[in-house]
Amino acid sequence: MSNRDIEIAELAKALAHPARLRILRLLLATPGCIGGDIVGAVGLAQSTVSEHLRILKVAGVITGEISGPRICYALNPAALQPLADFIGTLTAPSAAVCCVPDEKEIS
Amino acid sequence: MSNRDIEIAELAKALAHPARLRILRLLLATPGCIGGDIVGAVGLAQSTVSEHLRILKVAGVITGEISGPRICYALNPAALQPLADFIGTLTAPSAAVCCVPDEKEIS
DNA sequence: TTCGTTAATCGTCGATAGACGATTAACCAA
DNA sequence: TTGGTTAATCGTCTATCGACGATTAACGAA
Repeated sequence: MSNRDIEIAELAKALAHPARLRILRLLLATPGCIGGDIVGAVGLAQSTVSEHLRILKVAGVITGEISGPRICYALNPAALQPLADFIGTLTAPSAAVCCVPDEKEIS
Repeated sequence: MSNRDIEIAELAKALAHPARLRILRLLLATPGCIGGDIVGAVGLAQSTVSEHLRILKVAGVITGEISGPRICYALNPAALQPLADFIGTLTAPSAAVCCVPDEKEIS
């Protein structure tokens, strides 16, 4: 039972919903902080959006900081590294990564 | 309601279980094809493993080809590209992606 | 043909996810 | 203080997930 696989699976689960992907795109497109505008943008109830934000926060993909009456959400893409590494391992099984020429060809 | 986000979410969902990650690692480590050995390796019931394989197949992450009494499973990592791209976009927010200039995309 | 092997499918069950409205808590401004 | 705004939490409901044993289907070998 790999502990690492559980962590990676949790990260993948955090990304496994269109509304959460949408939220991440919004955060990416917003230079500063954004609060309740998220609710309007995703078109779901406030409580539902709050739950999605909680899931993303628990996974570490975003951070939330209290800023007056609002909350400042920000991306924390570094948390996705284990998942990105896993996908990279699958995608480039025996070849070198981007921009690095092959050493040997597979017969 | 981005159609693309649904596709990416489906891919993430396919990776959102430790048993499925384990299966993918097994396929990666196996040069040729592998059949029922998967069942023994993941330690779950045969029907459960079959269901996980089905999910991976529906997502396009693996392929299954009948080979005599067994089935030859193989990785199809290219299917994960949309998910990998999404993560890459988040990880390198303002910088260009590896060797490729930005493309404006409409959601 | 019959037998043994392999994998998919079926039926069932408990656990989890996702959505909603309603409520609560925290904060700033009158 | 009171009132307005914002976000988290609660309670409830339905839908989906994940696991299992049992059964079925397909195939090769005897």
